[in-house]
Amino acid sequence: MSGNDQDHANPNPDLENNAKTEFPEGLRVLAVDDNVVCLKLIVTLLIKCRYKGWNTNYGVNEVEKVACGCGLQMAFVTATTKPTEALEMLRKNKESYDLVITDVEMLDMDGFQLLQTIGIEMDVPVIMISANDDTESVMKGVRHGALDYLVKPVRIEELKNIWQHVVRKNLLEQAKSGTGKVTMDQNSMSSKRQRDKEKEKEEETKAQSDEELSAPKKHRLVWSKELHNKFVDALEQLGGGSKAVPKKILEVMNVPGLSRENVASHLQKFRNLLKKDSKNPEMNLESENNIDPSQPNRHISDLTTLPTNNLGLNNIGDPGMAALFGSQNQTFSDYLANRRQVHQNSLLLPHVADQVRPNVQNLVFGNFPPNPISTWNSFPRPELNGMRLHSYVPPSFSAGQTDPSTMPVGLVPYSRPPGTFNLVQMLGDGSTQLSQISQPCPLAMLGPSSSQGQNERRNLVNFNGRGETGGFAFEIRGQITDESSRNGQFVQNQPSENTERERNGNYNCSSPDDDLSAMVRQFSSNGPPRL
DNA sequence: AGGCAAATAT
DNA sequence: GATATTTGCC
Repeated sequence: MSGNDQDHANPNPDLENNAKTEFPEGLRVLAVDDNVVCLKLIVTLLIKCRYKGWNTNYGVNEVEKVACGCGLQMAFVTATTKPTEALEMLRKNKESYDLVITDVEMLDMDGFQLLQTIGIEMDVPVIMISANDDTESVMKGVRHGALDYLVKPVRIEELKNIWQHVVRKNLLEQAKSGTGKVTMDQNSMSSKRQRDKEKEKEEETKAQSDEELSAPKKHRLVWSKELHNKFVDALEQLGGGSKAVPKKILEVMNVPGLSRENVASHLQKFRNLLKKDSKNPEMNLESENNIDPSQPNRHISDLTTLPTNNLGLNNIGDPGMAALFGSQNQTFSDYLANRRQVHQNSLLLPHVADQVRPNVQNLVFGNFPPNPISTWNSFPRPELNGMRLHSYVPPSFSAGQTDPSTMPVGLVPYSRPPGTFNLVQMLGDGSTQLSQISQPCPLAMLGPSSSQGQNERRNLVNFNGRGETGGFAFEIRGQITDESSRNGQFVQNQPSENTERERNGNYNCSSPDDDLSAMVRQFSSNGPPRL
């Protein structure tokens, strides 16, 4: 992205002056997203970047207004919720925008078409914001004229650099029209920028320690099968009751990178699920077999980042307890045993495998078939039919791991055999008002799935009609680096040192409007912009 | 912390 | 629009 112009030696007007020359009005961005929060984030980050000319009166209300498609213009960040609107705006005001930022999720078939129109025909720089694993969309976007893409959650460093695309474009234009001088200026700008890189970094660090306003959002943790298994194992180990509290569970799970909050959240969901389930214990079996086999799996690209483990491979829908229990006459211990058996036979990560404790169940079910496949494959796995796993697996990424039949699987307590062990009680805290839980049992929601839209990239089982699991997801997403995955670590946040800080007072794009307004104020008085 | 529930993200 | 996950609050 930075290209080669940094090699042009040119002692020159400093970055700021150039910036002023180039962007007297600041960077004019047209953001395309249906998510107001994202727009706020962009705005905030841009403020944080101190792009020149930021209109400090352009508060969040305005952003929202714009985001809703009501008001437009008058700001350096204009938002629209639809690519069509964006195109329209661009056509009306060709010269009004320096670049367009769009969420790839906004780009359906038509969206890409529009992208092409904007990026290529209209020659407006387009930058996509994409989920980290959305390789296909990114490539598609690039093929349709996008210059670059930012990975969610967008980092300030990236936003800081987007202006280069504008400069580059101008460079080309000026070169064409034979305007040499500005070209040199621009070159120097980039050059200077390169040299300032380190300096900026310092500033950045400093700024972060100041406010942490632009700390990127955390990646969402997806509870993989293994992770969930470990979770349940931990519950068992703790014997439920008052001991099964997030902190303890976390301890027992012993998963690097996992936070207490993560566990607490999962525990909450788990409990809710059990409660829900205990309310309609019967409606599981039937729905179990209604999983739509045509729904592709998602996040396949993550497979490539999980070379030695199967964390990313657990994209298969859990048959649920119903499928395993069959007659639903077994006990919870049976469930546990079954679950453990499957668990045991999974291709666990070394460190995960280490977690598997020998215990009574292990002894009882000690002689597992050597091949895990036979263990669970005998259960109905309708969701494995078809190509749930193939749609998004570039051949080169498959690495022989796309065969669903080799996917290890564990069991999730979607249901509980009636009249047996009550995990709800076991888990204690029966304080939740059951009456508040009105959502249907996940298993009851199994059904044909057709939604492919924005969930296309998700490697989740479709227990419902929209590409989500009704219960637990089966994959770790986010920043799983080769390194971290190799170590079997679940890296949820930036693998940075400031995890703790991020966890606390960082900017959260869900901040109340006032926060953003405050930020606007703050940054508006924060000295000259650097662009 | 722990447990909820509201807020967000997908 | 339904869920999954994160955040905020008590």
